[in-house]
Amino acid sequence: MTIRIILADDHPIFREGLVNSIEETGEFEVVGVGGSADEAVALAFQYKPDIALLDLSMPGNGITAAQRISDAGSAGAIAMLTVSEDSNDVTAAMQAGAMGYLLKGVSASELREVLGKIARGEAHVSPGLAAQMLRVMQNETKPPRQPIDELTKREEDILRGVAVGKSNKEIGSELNIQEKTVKHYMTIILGKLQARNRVEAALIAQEAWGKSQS
Amino acid sequence: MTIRIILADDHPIFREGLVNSIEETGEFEVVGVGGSADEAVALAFQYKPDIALLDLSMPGNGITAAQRISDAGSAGAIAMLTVSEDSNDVTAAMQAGAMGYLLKGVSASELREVLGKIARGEAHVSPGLAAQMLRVMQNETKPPRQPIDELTKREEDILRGVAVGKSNKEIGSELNIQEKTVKHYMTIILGKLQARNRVEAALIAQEAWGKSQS
DNA sequence: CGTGAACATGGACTTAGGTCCGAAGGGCGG
DNA sequence: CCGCCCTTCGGACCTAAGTCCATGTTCACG
Repeated sequence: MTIRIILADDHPIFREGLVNSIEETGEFEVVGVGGSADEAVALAFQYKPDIALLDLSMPGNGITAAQRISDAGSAGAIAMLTVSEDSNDVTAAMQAGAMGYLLKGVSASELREVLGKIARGEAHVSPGLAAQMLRVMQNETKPPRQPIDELTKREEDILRGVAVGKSNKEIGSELNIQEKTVKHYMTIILGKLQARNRVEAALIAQEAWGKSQS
Repeated sequence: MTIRIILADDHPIFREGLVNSIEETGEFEVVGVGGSADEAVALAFQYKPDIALLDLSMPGNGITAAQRISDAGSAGAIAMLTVSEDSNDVTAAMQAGAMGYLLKGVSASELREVLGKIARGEAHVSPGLAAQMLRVMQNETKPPRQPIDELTKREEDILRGVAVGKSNKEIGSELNIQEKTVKHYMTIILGKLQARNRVEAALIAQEAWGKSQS
Protein backbone atom coordinates (compact mmCIF):
# COMPACT_ATOMS: atom_id res chain seq x y z
CA MET A 1 0.00 0.00 0.00
CA THR A 2 1.94 3.08 -1.20
CA ILE A 3 1.41 6.59 0.15
CA ARG A 4 0.04 8.73 -2.66
CA ILE A 5 1.41 12.20 -3.01
CA ILE A 6 0.80 15.22 -5.17
CA LEU A 7 3.43 17.89 -5.25
CA ALA A 8 3.59 21.46 -6.46
CA ASP A 9 6.76 23.50 -6.94
CA ASP A 10 7.53 26.05 -9.63
CA HIS A 11 11.19 25.03 -10.10
CA PRO A 12 11.31 22.24 -12.73
CA ILE A 13 14.74 20.93 -11.80
CA PHE A 14 13.95 20.81 -8.14
CA ARG A 15 10.63 19.17 -8.89
CA GLU A 16 12.30 16.40 -10.82
CA GLY A 17 14.80 15.82 -8.05
CA LEU A 18 11.94 15.75 -5.62
CA VAL A 19 9.96 13.14 -7.53
CA ASN A 20 12.99 10.92 -7.77
CA SER A 21 13.83 11.33 -4.10
CA ILE A 22 10.31 10.53 -3.00
CA GLU A 23 9.77 7.51 -5.22
CA GLU A 24 13.16 5.91 -5.01
CA THR A 25 12.26 3.41 -2.24
CA GLY A 26 8.86 2.50 -3.64
CA GLU A 27 7.15 3.49 -0.39
CA PHE A 28 5.59 6.59 -1.97
CA GLU A 29 3.98 7.28 -5.31
CA VAL A 30 3.80 10.74 -6.82
CA VAL A 31 0.43 10.74 -8.55
CA GLY A 32 0.41 14.35 -9.66
CA VAL A 33 2.89 17.20 -10.21
CA GLY A 34 2.11 20.90 -10.61
CA GLY A 35 3.83 24.30 -10.67
CA SER A 36 1.33 26.67 -9.09
CA ALA A 37 -1.25 26.99 -6.33
CA ASP A 38 -4.14 26.55 -8.74
CA GLU A 39 -2.65 23.38 -10.18
CA ALA A 40 -2.06 22.07 -6.68
CA VAL A 41 -5.69 22.62 -5.72
CA ALA A 42 -6.91 20.94 -8.92
CA LEU A 43 -4.57 17.98 -8.48
CA ALA A 44 -5.67 17.49 -4.88
CA PHE A 45 -9.28 17.56 -5.94
CA GLN A 46 -8.61 15.11 -8.75
CA TYR A 47 -6.43 12.59 -6.93
CA LYS A 48 -7.41 12.93 -3.25
CA PRO A 49 -3.81 12.17 -2.22
CA ASP A 50 -2.62 11.02 1.19
CA ILE A 51 -0.30 14.03 1.23
CA ALA A 52 -0.20 17.29 -0.70
CA LEU A 53 3.38 18.56 -0.68
CA LEU A 54 3.44 22.25 -1.54
CA ASP A 55 6.13 24.81 -2.18
CA LEU A 56 5.47 27.85 -0.01
CA SER A 57 6.48 30.48 -2.50
CA MET A 58 5.19 29.26 -5.83
CA PRO A 59 2.89 31.38 -8.01
CA GLY A 60 -0.47 31.85 -6.34
CA ASN A 61 1.03 31.34 -2.89
CA GLY A 62 1.52 27.95 -1.29
CA ILE A 63 -0.25 28.93 1.88
CA THR A 64 -3.34 29.92 -0.05
CA ALA A 65 -3.25 26.58 -1.81
CA ALA A 66 -2.91 24.81 1.54
CA GLN A 67 -5.91 26.69 2.89
CA ARG A 68 -8.05 25.83 -0.13
CA ILE A 69 -7.06 22.16 -0.11
CA SER A 70 -7.67 21.96 3.63
CA ASP A 71 -11.06 23.66 3.33
CA ALA A 72 -12.07 21.29 0.55
CA GLY A 73 -10.75 18.26 2.42
CA SER A 74 -9.03 17.20 -0.81
CA ALA A 75 -5.95 15.66 0.80
CA GLY A 76 -5.27 13.46 3.79
CA ALA A 77 -2.58 15.80 4.95
CA ILE A 78 -0.65 18.87 3.75
CA ALA A 79 3.03 19.57 4.04
CA MET A 80 4.94 22.71 3.07
CA LEU A 81 8.37 22.75 1.51
CA THR A 82 10.44 25.92 1.37
CA VAL A 83 13.73 27.67 1.96
CA SER A 84 12.07 30.06 4.39
CA GLU A 85 13.01 29.79 8.04
CA ASP A 86 10.73 32.71 8.89
CA SER A 87 8.58 31.62 11.80
CA ASN A 88 5.73 33.78 10.51
CA ASP A 89 5.65 31.59 7.43
CA VAL A 90 5.63 28.48 9.59
CA THR A 91 2.78 29.78 11.69
CA ALA A 92 0.80 30.82 8.64
CA ALA A 93 1.32 27.42 7.03
CA MET A 94 0.19 25.59 10.14
CA GLN A 95 -2.85 27.81 10.47
CA ALA A 96 -3.68 27.04 6.84
CA GLY A 97 -3.88 23.36 7.76
CA ALA A 98 -0.37 22.08 7.05
CA MET A 99 0.75 19.11 9.13
CA GLY A 100 4.37 19.56 8.20
CA TYR A 101 6.90 22.19 7.31
CA LEU A 102 10.16 21.15 5.73
CA LEU A 103 13.18 23.06 4.54
CA LYS A 104 14.43 22.43 1.01
CA GLY A 105 17.83 21.53 2.31
CA VAL A 106 16.70 18.21 3.74
CA SER A 107 18.14 15.01 2.38
CA ALA A 108 15.99 12.59 0.42
CA SER A 109 15.89 10.05 3.24
CA GLU A 110 14.91 12.65 5.80
CA LEU A 111 12.18 13.87 3.50
CA ARG A 112 10.73 10.39 3.16
CA GLU A 113 10.90 9.83 6.88
CA VAL A 114 8.95 13.00 7.58
CA LEU A 115 6.41 12.20 4.86
CA GLY A 116 5.86 8.83 6.50
CA LYS A 117 5.21 10.48 9.85
CA ILE A 118 2.78 12.94 8.29
CA ALA A 119 0.94 10.12 6.54
CA ARG A 120 0.55 8.51 9.98
CA GLY A 121 -1.01 11.69 11.32
CA GLU A 122 1.96 13.19 13.11
CA ALA A 123 2.74 16.87 12.69
CA HIS A 124 6.30 17.87 11.89
CA VAL A 125 8.33 21.05 11.95
CA SER A 126 12.11 21.08 11.65
CA PRO A 127 13.43 21.13 15.23
CA GLY A 128 15.33 24.41 14.80
CA LEU A 129 12.24 26.11 13.48
CA ALA A 130 10.04 24.78 16.26
CA ALA A 131 12.39 26.28 18.85
CA GLN A 132 12.42 29.59 17.03
CA MET A 133 8.63 29.66 16.90
CA LEU A 134 8.50 29.09 20.63
CA ARG A 135 10.84 32.01 21.23
CA VAL A 136 8.88 34.31 18.95
CA MET A 137 5.61 33.38 20.65
CA GLN A 138 7.07 34.14 24.04
CA ASN A 139 8.32 37.52 22.90
CA GLU A 140 5.00 38.37 21.37
CA THR A 141 3.09 37.80 24.55
CA LYS A 142 5.29 40.33 26.34
CA PRO A 143 5.76 43.32 24.06
CA PRO A 144 8.28 45.79 25.48
CA ARG A 145 6.55 48.79 27.01
CA GLN A 146 7.99 52.08 25.75
CA PRO A 147 7.52 55.44 27.44
CA ILE A 148 5.76 56.57 24.26
CA ASP A 149 3.16 53.88 24.94
CA GLU A 150 2.33 55.65 28.19
CA LEU A 151 1.06 58.77 26.48
CA THR A 152 -2.63 59.63 26.70
CA LYS A 153 -4.63 59.98 23.53
CA ARG A 154 -4.34 63.75 23.64
CA GLU A 155 -0.65 63.70 24.30
CA GLU A 156 -0.18 61.42 21.32
CA ASP A 157 -2.22 63.72 19.10
CA ILE A 158 0.11 66.54 19.96
CA LEU A 159 3.29 64.54 19.60
CA ARG A 160 2.21 63.49 16.13
CA GLY A 161 2.10 67.15 15.16
CA VAL A 162 5.51 67.82 16.69
CA ALA A 163 6.89 64.72 14.97
CA VAL A 164 6.37 66.35 11.58
CA GLY A 165 7.78 69.72 12.59
CA LYS A 166 4.62 71.64 13.40
CA SER A 167 4.71 74.55 15.86
CA ASN A 168 2.62 74.63 19.03
CA LYS A 169 0.49 77.29 17.42
CA GLU A 170 -0.23 75.15 14.36
CA ILE A 171 -1.03 72.11 16.48
CA GLY A 172 -3.36 74.14 18.66
CA SER A 173 -5.16 75.41 15.58
CA GLU A 174 -5.57 71.91 14.19
CA LEU A 175 -6.82 70.40 17.42
CA ASN A 176 -8.95 73.41 18.33
CA ILE A 177 -7.15 74.09 21.57
CA GLN A 178 -5.07 76.98 22.80
CA GLU A 179 -1.37 77.18 22.05
CA LYS A 180 -1.05 77.49 25.80
CA THR A 181 -2.58 74.06 26.19
CA VAL A 182 -0.21 72.59 23.64
CA LYS A 183 2.69 73.99 25.62
CA HIS A 184 1.29 72.45 28.76
CA TYR A 185 1.07 69.07 27.06
CA MET A 186 4.53 69.41 25.61
CA THR A 187 5.93 69.82 29.07
CA ILE A 188 4.24 66.58 30.07
CA ILE A 189 5.27 64.75 26.90
CA LEU A 190 8.90 65.79 27.21
CA GLY A 191 8.84 64.57 30.80
CA LYS A 192 7.36 61.20 29.90
CA LEU A 193 9.76 60.69 27.01
CA GLN A 194 12.69 62.12 28.96
CA ALA A 195 13.36 64.36 26.01
CA ARG A 196 15.07 67.70 26.49
CA ASN A 197 13.30 69.48 23.64
CA ARG A 198 10.85 68.94 20.85
CA VAL A 199 13.49 67.81 18.41
CA GLU A 200 14.37 64.91 20.66
CA ALA A 201 10.71 64.15 21.10
CA ALA A 202 10.17 64.20 17.36
CA LEU A 203 13.06 61.83 16.83
CA ILE A 204 11.74 59.47 19.49
CA ALA A 205 8.34 59.55 17.84
CA GLN A 206 9.76 58.81 14.45
CA GLU A 207 11.81 55.99 15.85
CA ALA A 208 8.76 54.48 17.49
CA TRP A 209 6.16 55.17 14.83
CA GLY A 210 8.19 54.91 11.69
CA LYS A 211 8.53 57.41 8.90
CA SER A 212 6.92 60.83 9.38
CA GLN A 213 4.38 61.82 6.75
CA SER A 214 6.46 64.58 5.16
CA MET B 1 33.55 15.22 -26.48
CA THR B 2 31.38 15.92 -23.48
CA ILE B 3 31.47 19.16 -21.51
CA ARG B 4 32.74 18.39 -18.02
CA ILE B 5 31.00 20.08 -15.15
CA ILE B 6 31.36 20.28 -11.40
CA LEU B 7 28.48 21.58 -9.41
CA ALA B 8 28.00 22.75 -5.86
CA ASP B 9 24.67 23.30 -4.15
CA ASP B 10 23.75 22.65 -0.55
CA HIS B 11 20.25 21.27 -1.26
CA PRO B 12 20.59 17.51 -1.85
CA ILE B 13 17.26 17.06 -3.62
CA PHE B 14 17.87 19.98 -5.93
CA ARG B 15 21.37 18.75 -6.59
CA GLU B 16 20.10 15.36 -7.66
CA GLY B 17 17.53 16.94 -9.95
CA LEU B 18 20.27 19.11 -11.35
CA VAL B 19 22.62 16.22 -12.14
CA ASN B 20 19.83 14.36 -13.89
CA SER B 21 18.79 17.42 -15.86
CA ILE B 22 22.33 18.17 -16.97
CA GLU B 23 23.29 14.64 -17.97
CA GLU B 24 20.10 13.48 -19.57
CA THR B 25 21.14 14.25 -23.18
CA GLY B 26 24.69 12.92 -22.84
CA GLU B 27 26.14 16.28 -23.94
CA PHE B 28 27.41 17.09 -20.43
CA GLU B 29 29.08 15.03 -17.74
CA VAL B 30 28.96 15.95 -14.10
CA VAL B 31 32.37 14.93 -12.83
CA GLY B 32 32.04 16.25 -9.29
CA VAL B 33 29.34 17.29 -6.86
CA GLY B 34 29.71 19.31 -3.66
CA GLY B 35 27.66 21.15 -1.06
CA SER B 36 29.79 24.10 -0.02
CA ALA B 37 32.19 26.72 -1.31
CA ASP B 38 35.22 24.84 -0.02
CA GLU B 39 34.13 21.64 -1.71
CA ALA B 40 33.55 23.54 -4.93
CA VAL B 41 37.05 24.99 -4.88
CA ALA B 42 38.58 21.60 -4.16
CA LEU B 43 36.56 19.88 -6.89
CA ALA B 44 37.53 22.53 -9.43
CA PHE B 45 41.18 22.10 -8.52
CA GLN B 46 40.91 18.34 -8.76
CA TYR B 47 38.92 18.03 -11.98
CA LYS B 48 39.67 21.22 -13.93
CA PRO B 49 36.16 21.20 -15.38
CA ASP B 50 34.93 23.09 -18.43
CA ILE B 51 32.31 24.70 -16.20
CA ALA B 52 31.93 25.16 -12.46
CA LEU B 53 28.25 25.58 -11.69
CA LEU B 54 27.83 27.13 -8.26
CA ASP B 55 24.92 27.92 -5.99
CA LEU B 56 25.15 31.54 -4.91
CA SER B 57 23.99 31.07 -1.36
CA MET B 58 25.55 27.83 -0.20
CA PRO B 59 27.70 27.64 2.92
CA GLY B 60 30.92 29.58 2.46
CA ASN B 61 29.33 31.83 -0.15
CA GLY B 62 29.11 30.99 -3.83
CA ILE B 63 30.63 34.27 -4.90
CA THR B 64 33.67 33.66 -2.75
CA ALA B 65 34.02 30.23 -4.31
CA ALA B 66 33.73 31.75 -7.79
CA GLN B 67 36.45 34.25 -6.97
CA ARG B 68 38.80 31.58 -5.65
CA ILE B 69 38.20 29.26 -8.61
CA SER B 70 38.67 32.16 -11.04
CA ASP B 71 41.87 33.29 -9.31
CA ALA B 72 43.26 29.75 -9.42
CA GLY B 73 42.18 29.27 -13.04
CA SER B 74 40.72 25.90 -11.99
CA ALA B 75 37.76 25.94 -14.34
CA GLY B 76 37.20 26.85 -17.96
CA ALA B 77 34.21 28.94 -16.96
CA ILE B 78 32.03 29.67 -13.92
CA ALA B 79 28.28 29.93 -13.77
CA MET B 80 26.08 30.90 -10.83
CA LEU B 81 22.74 29.34 -10.02
CA THR B 82 20.35 30.93 -7.56
CA VAL B 83 16.88 32.12 -6.71
CA SER B 84 18.17 35.67 -6.25
CA GLU B 85 17.08 38.27 -8.79
CA ASP B 86 19.01 40.95 -6.92
CA SER B 87 21.13 42.80 -9.43
CA ASN B 88 23.78 43.38 -6.77
CA ASP B 89 24.24 39.63 -6.58
CA VAL B 90 24.50 39.43 -10.37
CA THR B 91 27.09 42.18 -10.45
CA ALA B 92 29.10 40.60 -7.65
CA ALA B 93 29.01 37.22 -9.36
CA MET B 94 30.18 38.66 -12.65
CA GLN B 95 32.94 40.57 -10.94
CA ALA B 96 34.01 37.35 -9.27
CA GLY B 97 34.56 35.85 -12.70
CA ALA B 98 31.26 34.17 -13.47
CA MET B 99 30.36 33.89 -17.14
CA GLY B 100 26.76 33.07 -16.41
CA TYR B 101 24.00 33.70 -13.93
CA LEU B 102 20.95 31.49 -13.97
CA LEU B 103 17.79 31.40 -11.91
CA LYS B 104 16.79 28.12 -10.30
CA GLY B 105 13.43 28.25 -12.00
CA VAL B 106 14.84 27.47 -15.44
CA SER B 107 13.82 24.31 -17.19
CA ALA B 108 16.32 21.52 -17.78
CA SER B 109 16.57 22.23 -21.49
CA GLU B 110 17.14 25.91 -20.97
CA LEU B 111 19.81 25.11 -18.42
CA ARG B 112 21.65 22.89 -20.89
CA GLU B 113 21.38 25.49 -23.62
CA VAL B 114 22.94 28.14 -21.45
CA LEU B 115 25.67 25.77 -20.25
CA GLY B 116 26.48 25.06 -23.88
CA LYS B 117 26.82 28.78 -24.62
CA ILE B 118 29.03 29.27 -21.59
CA ALA B 119 31.25 26.36 -22.61
CA ARG B 120 31.66 28.13 -25.98
CA GLY B 121 32.79 31.29 -24.20
CA GLU B 122 29.60 33.32 -24.30
CA ALA B 123 28.43 35.14 -21.18
CA HIS B 124 24.85 34.70 -20.12
CA VAL B 125 22.46 36.47 -17.77
CA SER B 126 18.73 35.85 -17.77
CA PRO B 127 17.21 38.53 -20.04
CA GLY B 128 15.03 40.02 -17.27
CA LEU B 129 18.02 40.33 -14.98
CA ALA B 130 20.18 41.90 -17.66
CA ALA B 131 17.58 44.62 -18.21
CA GLN B 132 17.32 45.23 -14.48
CA MET B 133 21.08 45.53 -14.17
CA LEU B 134 21.11 48.08 -16.94
CA ARG B 135 18.51 50.15 -15.16
CA VAL B 136 20.37 49.97 -11.86
CA MET B 137 23.62 51.00 -13.53
CA GLN B 138 21.98 53.97 -15.15
CA ASN B 139 20.50 55.09 -11.86
CA GLU B 140 23.83 54.72 -10.14
CA THR B 141 25.68 56.94 -12.59
CA LYS B 142 23.22 59.75 -11.90
CA PRO B 143 22.61 59.87 -8.17
CA PRO B 144 19.79 62.25 -7.35
CA ARG B 145 21.14 65.49 -5.96
CA GLN B 146 19.44 66.40 -2.69
CA PRO B 147 19.45 69.86 -1.15
CA ILE B 148 21.25 68.32 1.81
CA ASP B 149 24.11 67.47 -0.56
CA GLU B 150 24.54 71.19 -1.22
CA LEU B 151 25.54 71.98 2.34
CA THR B 152 29.08 73.11 3.06
CA LYS B 153 31.20 71.11 5.45
CA ARG B 154 30.45 73.51 8.30
CA GLU B 155 26.76 73.57 7.62
CA GLU B 156 26.74 69.80 7.73
CA ASP B 157 28.63 69.76 11.03
CA ILE B 158 25.95 71.94 12.53
CA LEU B 159 23.06 70.02 11.06
CA ARG B 160 24.45 66.82 12.50
CA GLY B 161 24.18 68.37 15.93
CA VAL B 162 20.66 69.57 15.30
CA ALA B 163 19.73 66.14 13.94
CA VAL B 164 20.25 64.62 17.38
CA GLY B 165 18.41 67.33 19.27
CA LYS B 166 21.26 69.54 20.39
CA SER B 167 20.71 73.25 21.06
CA ASN B 168 22.61 75.98 19.22
CA LYS B 169 24.52 76.66 22.38
CA GLU B 170 25.63 73.04 22.73
CA ILE B 171 26.66 72.86 19.09
CA GLY B 172 28.61 76.10 19.38
CA SER B 173 30.43 74.75 22.40
CA GLU B 174 31.33 71.52 20.62
CA LEU B 175 32.55 73.20 17.46
CA ASN B 176 34.27 76.06 19.30
CA ILE B 177 32.18 78.74 17.68
CA GLN B 178 29.72 81.27 19.02
CA GLU B 179 26.08 80.40 19.47
CA LYS B 180 25.51 83.43 17.31
CA THR B 181 27.40 81.77 14.50
CA VAL B 182 25.35 78.61 14.86
CA LYS B 183 22.19 80.65 14.53
CA HIS B 184 23.58 82.27 11.42
CA TYR B 185 24.29 78.89 9.90
CA MET B 186 20.91 77.54 10.90
CA THR B 187 19.27 80.32 8.95
CA ILE B 188 21.24 79.24 5.89
CA ILE B 189 20.63 75.53 6.44
CA LEU B 190 16.90 76.00 6.87
CA GLY B 191 16.87 77.99 3.66
CA LYS B 192 18.79 75.38 1.69
CA LEU B 193 16.64 72.54 3.02
CA GLN B 194 13.47 74.58 2.74
CA ALA B 195 12.72 73.64 6.30
CA ARG B 196 10.63 75.90 8.48
CA ASN B 197 12.34 75.01 11.74
CA ARG B 198 15.01 72.83 13.24
CA VAL B 199 12.63 69.94 13.78
CA GLU B 200 11.97 69.75 10.05
CA ALA B 201 15.67 70.05 9.39
CA ALA B 202 16.41 67.25 11.84
CA LEU B 203 13.82 65.02 10.19
CA ILE B 204 15.27 65.74 6.76
CA ALA B 205 18.73 64.91 8.04
CA GLN B 206 17.59 61.67 9.56
CA GLU B 207 15.80 60.73 6.39
CA ALA B 208 18.92 61.39 4.34
CA TRP B 209 21.57 60.10 6.71
CA GLY B 210 19.76 57.29 8.42
CA LYS B 211 19.29 56.72 12.11
CA SER B 212 20.47 59.42 14.48
CA GLN B 213 23.08 58.38 17.01
CA SER B 214 20.84 58.61 20.03
C1' DC C 1 45.12 91.13 -8.68
C1' DG C 2 40.18 90.87 -8.12
C1' DT C 3 36.36 88.10 -6.97
C1' DG C 4 33.59 84.77 -4.87
C1' DA C 5 32.98 81.20 -1.55
C1' DA C 6 33.49 79.62 3.04
C1' DC C 7 33.95 80.60 7.75
C1' DA C 8 33.21 83.55 11.75
C1' DT C 9 31.10 87.24 14.59
C1' DG C 10 28.19 91.37 16.41
C1' DG C 11 23.74 94.00 17.00
C1' DA C 12 18.95 94.36 17.46
C1' DC C 13 14.74 92.34 17.71
C1' DT C 14 10.63 89.31 17.49
C1' DT C 15 8.56 85.01 17.97
C1' DA C 16 8.62 80.35 19.69
C1' DG C 17 9.40 77.07 23.27
C1' DG C 18 9.28 75.52 27.85
C1' DT C 19 8.40 75.77 33.02
C1' DC C 20 5.71 76.20 37.05
C1' DC C 21 1.84 77.85 39.64
C1' DG C 22 -3.03 77.93 39.61
C1' DA C 23 -7.93 76.76 38.35
C1' DA C 24 -11.93 73.96 36.74
C1' DG C 25 -15.11 70.36 34.56
C1' DG C 26 -16.10 65.55 33.57
C1' DG C 27 -15.68 60.59 33.97
C1' DC C 28 -14.57 56.57 36.53
C1' DG C 29 -13.70 53.50 40.27
C1' DG C 30 -13.35 52.41 45.19
C1' DC D 1 -18.88 60.93 48.18
C1' DC D 2 -14.09 61.39 47.21
C1' DG D 3 -9.81 60.92 44.86
C1' DC D 4 -7.55 60.45 40.68
C1' DC D 5 -6.81 61.09 35.94
C1' DC D 6 -7.64 63.41 31.66
C1' DT D 7 -8.53 67.59 29.32
C1' DT D 8 -8.45 72.56 28.99
C1' DC D 9 -6.93 77.18 30.00
C1' DG D 10 -4.64 81.55 32.24
C1' DG D 11 -0.60 84.10 34.23
C1' DA D 12 4.08 85.17 34.56
C1' DC D 13 8.44 84.63 33.07
C1' DC D 14 12.84 83.17 31.14
C1' DT D 15 15.46 81.01 27.56
C1' DA D 16 15.88 79.37 22.88
C1' DA D 17 15.31 79.96 18.09
C1' DG D 18 15.31 82.49 14.02
C1' DT D 19 15.87 86.73 11.00
C1' DC D 20 18.18 90.42 8.87
C1' DC D 21 21.69 93.89 8.54
C1' DA D 22 26.54 94.40 8.81
C1' DT D 23 31.66 93.33 9.11
C1' DG D 24 36.02 90.85 8.51
C1' DT D 25 39.56 87.08 7.20
C1' DT D 26 41.33 83.40 4.39
C1' DC D 27 41.71 80.69 0.38
C1' DA D 28 41.19 79.23 -4.35
C1' DC D 29 40.58 80.35 -9.01
C1' DG D 30 40.43 82.94 -13.38
